[in-house]
Amino acid sequence: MVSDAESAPVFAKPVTLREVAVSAGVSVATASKALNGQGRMTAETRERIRETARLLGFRPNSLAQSLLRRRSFTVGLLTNDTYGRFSLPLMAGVSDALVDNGVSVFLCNVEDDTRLGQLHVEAMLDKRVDGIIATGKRIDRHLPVDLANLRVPVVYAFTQPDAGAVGFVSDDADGARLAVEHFCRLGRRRIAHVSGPASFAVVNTRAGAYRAVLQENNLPAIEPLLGAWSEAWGHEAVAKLFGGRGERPDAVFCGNDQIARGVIDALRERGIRVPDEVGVIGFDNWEIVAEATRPPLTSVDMNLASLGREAGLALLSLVDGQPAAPGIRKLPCRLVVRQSCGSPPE
Amino acid sequence: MVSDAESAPVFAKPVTLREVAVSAGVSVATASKALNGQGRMTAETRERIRETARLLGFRPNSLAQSLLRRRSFTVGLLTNDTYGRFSLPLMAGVSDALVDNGVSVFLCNVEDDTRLGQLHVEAMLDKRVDGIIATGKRIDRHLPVDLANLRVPVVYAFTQPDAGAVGFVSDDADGARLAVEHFCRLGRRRIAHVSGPASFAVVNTRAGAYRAVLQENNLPAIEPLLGAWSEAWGHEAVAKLFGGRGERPDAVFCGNDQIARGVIDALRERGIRVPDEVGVIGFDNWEIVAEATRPPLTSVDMNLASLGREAGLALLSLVDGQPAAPGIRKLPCRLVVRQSCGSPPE
DNA sequence: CCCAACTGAGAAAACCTTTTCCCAACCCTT
DNA sequence: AAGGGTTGGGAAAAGGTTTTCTCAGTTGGG
Repeated sequence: MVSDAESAPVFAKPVTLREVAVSAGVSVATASKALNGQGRMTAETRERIRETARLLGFRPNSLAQSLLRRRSFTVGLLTNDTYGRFSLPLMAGVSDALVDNGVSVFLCNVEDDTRLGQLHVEAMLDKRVDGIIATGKRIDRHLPVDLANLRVPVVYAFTQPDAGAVGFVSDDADGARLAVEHFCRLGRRRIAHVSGPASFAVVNTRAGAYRAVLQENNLPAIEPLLGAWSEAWGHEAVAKLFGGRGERPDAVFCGNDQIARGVIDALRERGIRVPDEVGVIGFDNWEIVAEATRPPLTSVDMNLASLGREAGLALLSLVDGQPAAPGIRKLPCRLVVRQSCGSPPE
Repeated sequence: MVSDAESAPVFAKPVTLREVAVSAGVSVATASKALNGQGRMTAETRERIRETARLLGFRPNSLAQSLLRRRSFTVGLLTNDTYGRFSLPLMAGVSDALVDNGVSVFLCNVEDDTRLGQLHVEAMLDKRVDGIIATGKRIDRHLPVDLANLRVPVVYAFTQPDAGAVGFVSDDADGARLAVEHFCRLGRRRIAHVSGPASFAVVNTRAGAYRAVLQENNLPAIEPLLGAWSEAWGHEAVAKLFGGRGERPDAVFCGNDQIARGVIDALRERGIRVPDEVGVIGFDNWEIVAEATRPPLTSVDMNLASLGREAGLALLSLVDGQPAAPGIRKLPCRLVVRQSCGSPPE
């Protein structure tokens, strides 16, 4: 006869430490100590308890442990760009660093909604997260949430930290340098720069480094072309750079990969060969774009995953009570060379 | 004089129910009941306790509540595609549905690593998640983790469910129909289909629906061209379709947006006008691609966010003990019309 | 005036684990 | 044989909340 209970899935009740203790014929205290390698008892007793626990499939209830230890091995990841391409590798890095330490991550997407943000933060605090990592879609903007004076440590990654806090961002000047210096080494002499809107801090940072490298190498200064982060702007910029009668660039350093793609497509449409006549380097190393351009795009990678990892580890040591000097730490970029920038001259 | 304590941030201790009770001059029991609207007491007492709690900034400790209620208001989101473009809107939907119900989400990226997957699942179970949502990058593959016979309910979204489980996927046949029927309505007569590898179930599903619609409309059958999910394959396919001396298609339905972009670019390079001479429709509605094609790409959207939302709500009702019929539920797609498919004939 | 019913609130158990303190038994020394 | 140290293990508190049970006092009806 089949019982009614079978019609709905019935979920097994977890086995508790008490049950292990009873089954092994000891007290819960002893059982706890046996499993945690604490206290004193005969090796035989300890082993018997462990075996019993194994047999019963005992797993300690983290909730109870956390309640007692005042440490939940849980952190919150707050972002207003959960589904953008910057946050993703960054979140992967954070997650990696934490998971290796037995810490789980609450993902909270707050969009640009202050109310939603506060809601999430309070929910996380109620759930006794050990700390919070804040990430965003822009290095030069604050999240729409006030994270100062929380009762847990906060680390910022790829977003503007509050005063006195710890933050990690990419070193955009370094990234731009990497690209422009690479062009110099390849013997390019007229290097242009096409980037996004001037309202982005990174646009100015990168443009500054671009100018500096040109000067250091005694190359002609070309005023950076600032526009949008789009392919369309890449097309437009090529029209400006290559449409006139003036001397043409032999290299274009682009503010992101989409602009770079637009530039490459526009150059091809004008019959200008990449990389033979003009080299192109992008920024972000967004693989799906960089590998689809013809030829595949050399691009600056911001190492967002390691940035996330660093942030995760920093938070962990903060949680452990290690003080950390406040301030923004810049992490270096990396140039991923593909085929759009040409080979060194023989 | 500045105390040493100021050098390191010291985090305020949360206030407990006991403190509220003492402060209001009642027992913890009464305080609890006052705040939860339970029990019986004078309106005056209740109000006084509430006011005290508000003043003290009392927030109940979720850990303690969860321990008692055997319900943590926490679920795990398991994915092997955390950082791919399918999971993202899906996760947003899941998250939305759950957050509205006060449930937090543990994000777990298991890649294709069975060991890592089991580790994550056990960690979540230890943390007493109320349920688990499994999502992946392919509708026709299982996650590398065994989620059958867990002690919590599991719902699958955009990944193959285990036997007897509840799963949600997009209705790819519906999506393909939407696209091909749209072409038919626009008066296109020779509709080609360029898609990904035959090893993907969706490729066959969509190709099947494509053939069916052609037949229903008495249009000539053209054997689908199966290749890769890339722009390059789109170029190649155009060479095959438009390179010979045979009759040329006047519409191409593509298996994803990248192929579609390749097709559109290749057509332009051949001087074939889109949408005047050939209409193109993509699949996935990956906005960043769809909006960068020239002209912007009409594409089938799988409504992944609502798929995620449905999955979240289904899990919630499962957690509440409402039984759900096992099986795969297919959710309809939606055609997002841009400019690559042309207007209806006058 | 007595009993029943109701009212407002508290005591205590429960959830599960960890840790401190304590105790009984044993061994050794003098 | 008495005193002290050691050994193996248990009792109980703690962590913060919810819920059931209990109870003293008050009100109402007969």
